[in-house]
Amino acid sequence: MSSQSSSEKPAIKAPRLERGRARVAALMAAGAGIFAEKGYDAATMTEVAARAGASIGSLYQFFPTKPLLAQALHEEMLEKMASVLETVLAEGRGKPAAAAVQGLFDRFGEFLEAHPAFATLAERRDIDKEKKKQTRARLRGLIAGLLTSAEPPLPAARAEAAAVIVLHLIRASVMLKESDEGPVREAALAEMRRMLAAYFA
Amino acid sequence: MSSQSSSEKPAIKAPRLERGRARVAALMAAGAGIFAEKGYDAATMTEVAARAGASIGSLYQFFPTKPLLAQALHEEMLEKMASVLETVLAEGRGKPAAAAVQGLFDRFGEFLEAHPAFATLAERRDIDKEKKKQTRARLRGLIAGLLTSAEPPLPAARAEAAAVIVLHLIRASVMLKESDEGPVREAALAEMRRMLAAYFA
DNA sequence: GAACTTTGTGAGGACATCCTCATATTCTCG
DNA sequence: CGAGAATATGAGGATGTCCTCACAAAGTTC
Repeated sequence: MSSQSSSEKPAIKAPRLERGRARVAALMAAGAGIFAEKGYDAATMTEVAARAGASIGSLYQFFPTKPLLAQALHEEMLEKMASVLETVLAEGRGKPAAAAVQGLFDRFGEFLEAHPAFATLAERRDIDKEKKKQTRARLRGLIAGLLTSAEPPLPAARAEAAAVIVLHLIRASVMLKESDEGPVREAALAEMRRMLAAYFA
Repeated sequence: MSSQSSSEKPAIKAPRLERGRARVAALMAAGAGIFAEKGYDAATMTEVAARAGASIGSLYQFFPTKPLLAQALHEEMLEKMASVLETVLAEGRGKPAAAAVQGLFDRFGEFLEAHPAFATLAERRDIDKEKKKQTRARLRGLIAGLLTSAEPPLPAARAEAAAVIVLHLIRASVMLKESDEGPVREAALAEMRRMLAAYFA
């Protein structure tokens, strides 16, 4: 009843040998680097393979398609992000809201610095729109949870909305760091803390 | 003394006849639409020409290059943005800070809704980095001016930093509107107003 | 060590897009 | 009107990128 006559959908293939795992790791690292530097479209599979010290055929052995490479990287980063969030949530429970949110900013900032391709990969236009919405919603929910379990707790009705804003502010703070205008950056980050303090009081 | 022997840099050519002006207008409208819908890379010159009801050769007659088409659109939008800003600054002088900023949000929001390609064109990776920084700096300066001339005036030292944040919040509010998650959107916008009110008090 | 599986290689096919160019049409102006 | 300028056209050249494929090498298992 299910023998798709000829058109198997291409999917990434997990390596089975040690050598293969090393290759895949190198390929993903190279991909992350090049996507971050040039953006999705300008990145070429040839360059990814070259940076990984592999041949183009070897790259396609494990990632049969450019979108699939991007997807694999994106999913890997989403997992790491989830684990970062778990940590923050655990740390923040019961602390004052401003401190909890500051923790969010710090950890999230570290994460995005360690994964400079994340923004590029998350904004790709060919991602399933529904999945994107779900991811955003889950993130929102987790942060809302942090805000309602802080001290003093935010009313549940406002928590989700506040979470949305916190997320955007995190994004803003990362963009600030990337825009390397030193003096402005520091002042703006300080002002942002001031704003959050005023808001949570 | 200045007869660059053969390599004239390609530049956009202004139309001289009425027919030409109409063409250019149609081409730019089509370009803006397609860039907005598909992003810079996925947009094709052929499709732009088709949507404008022109031949591909006609498009290249006025815009000898894809980057030049994007640049022309970007500059046109920057000018409109500048004029919008002038209006807001004039209106806001002397008003309470929160109201002035709300005006900024509204007008800017309208502008970005009317020019959905703006974000795409402004984020292009091949834009002169220095020019980008200058544009941002001028924008910051203008908004800082609005904040220091409001009532009560923000101290000049904080105004620039606050302007940076206001800009990011505007960006956030536009992204919210685009993400069409109705209920969340309204709540988040309300929460954002609350945050601004707290901040400016 | 023989059969089999996994991994490696790089030339080149298929295709899409940017842009050119020779030529035709429309418009301006004396 | 007639000469010259401005605009219009679309086939196709040049280029670059994704991906395939036939075959070779390394590793595993019995």
